[in-house]
Amino acid sequence: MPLTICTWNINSVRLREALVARLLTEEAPDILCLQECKSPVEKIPSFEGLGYGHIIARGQKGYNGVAILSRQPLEEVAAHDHAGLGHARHVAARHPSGVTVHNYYVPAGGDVADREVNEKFGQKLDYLTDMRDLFSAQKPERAVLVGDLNIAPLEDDVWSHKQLLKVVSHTPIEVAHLEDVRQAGNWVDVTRDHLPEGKLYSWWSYRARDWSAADKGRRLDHVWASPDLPTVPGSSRILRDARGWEKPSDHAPVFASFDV
DNA sequence: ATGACGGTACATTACCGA
Repeated sequence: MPLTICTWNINSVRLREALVARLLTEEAPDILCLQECKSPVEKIPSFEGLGYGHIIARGQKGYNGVAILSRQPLEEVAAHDHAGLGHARHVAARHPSGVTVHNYYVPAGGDVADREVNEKFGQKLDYLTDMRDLFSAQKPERAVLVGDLNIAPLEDDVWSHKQLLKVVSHTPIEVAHLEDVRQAGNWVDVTRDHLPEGKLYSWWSYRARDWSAADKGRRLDHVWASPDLPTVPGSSRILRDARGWEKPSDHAPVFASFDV
């Protein structure tokens, strides 16, 4: 059975309830992982009427927030507060297929890529170090890790590798920390496994006059899987169209399917 | 090319995002 998972930084789930409904209706993933819900859990809109009656979430007022929506029941298995920030940035749930889904919203890290002058950058690196330690201690099996990891690791994950080398999200130290997380869990970058060639973006700034024409994007949103979980070859895609929907999120949904 | 945008809240400006 194919299990299709989608991850999307929605930038306020209440403001964009209609966009979530459109995605669920048009694309019908089995599981939708949202980040930046910016809502307490009890105020997240219900999508039960569209067939998504199961939700596992962590929320807080105004910032952060992660939710996993599913057509089938979910069992919450973890909600980590890496680096002790007190933020709603992770939740994990098990699907009846036996697949564990980790939904992450990694800290953005502020403006300056130097932890000595920018506390947020240090928190981002510490958050990634704690993720690494978790997956070193517990090697994931039949698991997927998705979310807004706020790092574009590869040269073709940004519009200009050279111009972004010192920009938070693409600095070598962040890329090294993310790679440490990936290696600690033996995670496979499913998107790049399926789409190894060429530029690939999932985020475009609101500030560009014409985001699509400028196309100065970054691949910040990721789908990883443990090596024992077979994927449906070629099933990875980024729904760039959704960045052009009315009142869009600045992130596009990322999809992959698994053979469960 | 640190931005011309856009979200939320102890709101009409401050803070955050990346």
